Amino acid sequence: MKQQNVTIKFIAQKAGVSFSTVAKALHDDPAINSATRERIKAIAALYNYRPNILAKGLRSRRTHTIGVILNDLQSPFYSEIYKAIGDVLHKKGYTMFLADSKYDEQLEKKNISTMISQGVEGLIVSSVSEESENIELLVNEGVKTVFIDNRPARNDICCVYVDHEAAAAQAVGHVIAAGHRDILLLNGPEHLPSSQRFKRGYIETLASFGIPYRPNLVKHNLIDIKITAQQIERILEGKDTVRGDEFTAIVTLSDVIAIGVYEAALTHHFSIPGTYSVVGYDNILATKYLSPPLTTVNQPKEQTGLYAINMLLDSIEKPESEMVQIILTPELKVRSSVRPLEKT
Amino acid sequence: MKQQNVTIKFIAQKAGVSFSTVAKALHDDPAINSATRERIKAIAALYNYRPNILAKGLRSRRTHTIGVILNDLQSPFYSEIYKAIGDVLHKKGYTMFLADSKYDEQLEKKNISTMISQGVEGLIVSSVSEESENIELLVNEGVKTVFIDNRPARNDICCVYVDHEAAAAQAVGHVIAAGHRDILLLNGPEHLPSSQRFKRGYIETLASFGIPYRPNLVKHNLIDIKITAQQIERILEGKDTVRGDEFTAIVTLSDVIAIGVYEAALTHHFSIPGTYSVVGYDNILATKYLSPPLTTVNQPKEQTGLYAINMLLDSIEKPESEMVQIILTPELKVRSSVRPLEKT
DNA sequence: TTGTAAGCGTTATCAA
DNA sequence: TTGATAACGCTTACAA
Repeated sequence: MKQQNVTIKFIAQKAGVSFSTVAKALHDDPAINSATRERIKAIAALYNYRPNILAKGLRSRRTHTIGVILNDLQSPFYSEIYKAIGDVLHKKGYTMFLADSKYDEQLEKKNISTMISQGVEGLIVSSVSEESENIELLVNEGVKTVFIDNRPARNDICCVYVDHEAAAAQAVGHVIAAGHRDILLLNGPEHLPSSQRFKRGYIETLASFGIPYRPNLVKHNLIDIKITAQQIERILEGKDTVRGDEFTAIVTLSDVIAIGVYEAALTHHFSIPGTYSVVGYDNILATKYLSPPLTTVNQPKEQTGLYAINMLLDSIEKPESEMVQIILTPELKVRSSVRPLEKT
Repeated sequence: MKQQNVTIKFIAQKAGVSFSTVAKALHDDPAINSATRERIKAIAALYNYRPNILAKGLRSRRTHTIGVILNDLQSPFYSEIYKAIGDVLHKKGYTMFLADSKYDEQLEKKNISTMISQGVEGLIVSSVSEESENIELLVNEGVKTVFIDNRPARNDICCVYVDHEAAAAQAVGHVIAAGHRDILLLNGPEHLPSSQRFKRGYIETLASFGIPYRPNLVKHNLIDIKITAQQIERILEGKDTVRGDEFTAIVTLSDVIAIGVYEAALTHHFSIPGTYSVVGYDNILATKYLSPPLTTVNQPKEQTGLYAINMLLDSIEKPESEMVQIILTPELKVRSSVRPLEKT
């Protein structure tokens, strides 16, 4: 156990100089005699001196800390993103706070509040909403923020996101091209911006092929394997507004949801793509090795993370960097979970 | 943009009282008249007052921040663990720093240093080593630490980990029971404690069945899909110390490695379990849905996280809590990636 | 019931 | 070339 904190003051005592001399020496201030400087540095190293970032931050407003607030820490989709973020931060000497908002606006607010309290220099947020008091909060407090995964309604905020409508169009277009016309959409929570955009893409694509939109073919649920499996179960057991024979293909907002369909296939003994064709979204790592390999729409996750963190650090380190909004394009990955339907 | 920080002083000015009165009111100090207290609180709320945790921490030594240092942020194995950790922390009002050591001792050291500088109250570390100067550092600095995934050589440190030798025994035992005798071990980096334990379990289990141990059947690589696929490739192309026909089963330190084998199977057109039987370790989410579903040994990940964080918070919040070392037991999940071998 | 003052470990300005 | 001092925002005696 440590008796006394090794502070600048402590080093000063050991070196027999004033503490401000130590501070300067440690900062390679040219005003300090190089001999004393080296002596002080040696003592600092000996006692394993480590600057107190709290004190530093209090005084200089630089904490070298940034916060990342996401909706599901466990999701492989997000983990690829913050992996990339973490790597850049580490290289640039920053530390990362990570928090989970679980798709909940209140939780998100609390997370933002805590991070501000902690003195973060910037925030990367995959927000629950595109227009909420949380966003106002961020703007009012003057916290540098980059949104990912969606685009805030205000256009004075940086963001980088994938065009979810285009993604839905690719997914839906693909199953329609395979001959499907009755397409179930397993969407995320209704209030989620990405759900809304994805649904819009779904509806528009149906329209463009002259397929009428049937609202009971759209299901909103949390993005979760078990919950998705239960949703399918409800349908198969006739406890839903749609019956199991009213659709032949399933398009999902997320690969995690798609895996939920796989889970249901396992327990309810239906076949993919025999009974239902399935298309995912995100292209998380495992999808390629699923049984059958999942046809999905790729989101450039690493790129998202890199753009976001670089934009954020830019805006922190450069006084007046511009507002940038980056839109990334999704890309269909055809594998084996969609089967061509015989024309009837 | 904010003009002035909303501090206790600022509130005091607005309320026309001294700043220490504000501090007390905000802390529900009974010494303060309830009327003024409410008035002050109202003003604080109005201006969206948010305490500066840096200043707080500097003064009170409580930052309500803990650090989590892991070896691979992206791995679903770890993400299930820190998901659990994050949830508990959030409930108890703590914030989480997260850092990636990438199985590198130097990086680990830097991460520990930074976290200490940041004033974390405790650390959860999946260390690169069980006996390193990093651990000494932790002990010398008096940082409350819980190790996960391995057991430090010193027994004055809390830890919670799964018995990797037992896990290896289950995996190897299972393929031996299926008639395999030539078993390739795809292990993690050689210096990694879990690699060492797993290998020990592998060797001992072979011995207990009277199967001679052949060192060229053990491969050490980073835990990574691509790198694993390349390892397999090297073997299949005759560029390794072992040939492709010298083994019939593959046991791996991690499901991620097992997925690497699946990747190789895809590109090199061999069959699992036809050509090689495969057993994973960890039981990450996706394994159940792979093609074929992966037989693997489960690690209780959520439990690991929960135990670890609860132990840590205990030792932070209670003056003299005991040193605890928790060993969790692995459990074989039989699925379809191992095939019974005809006795010859 | 409220106010004053010192101190946490830095940085930064000014004086010696 | 070095030292004294104030300030960052907060907590906490202690004084009024």
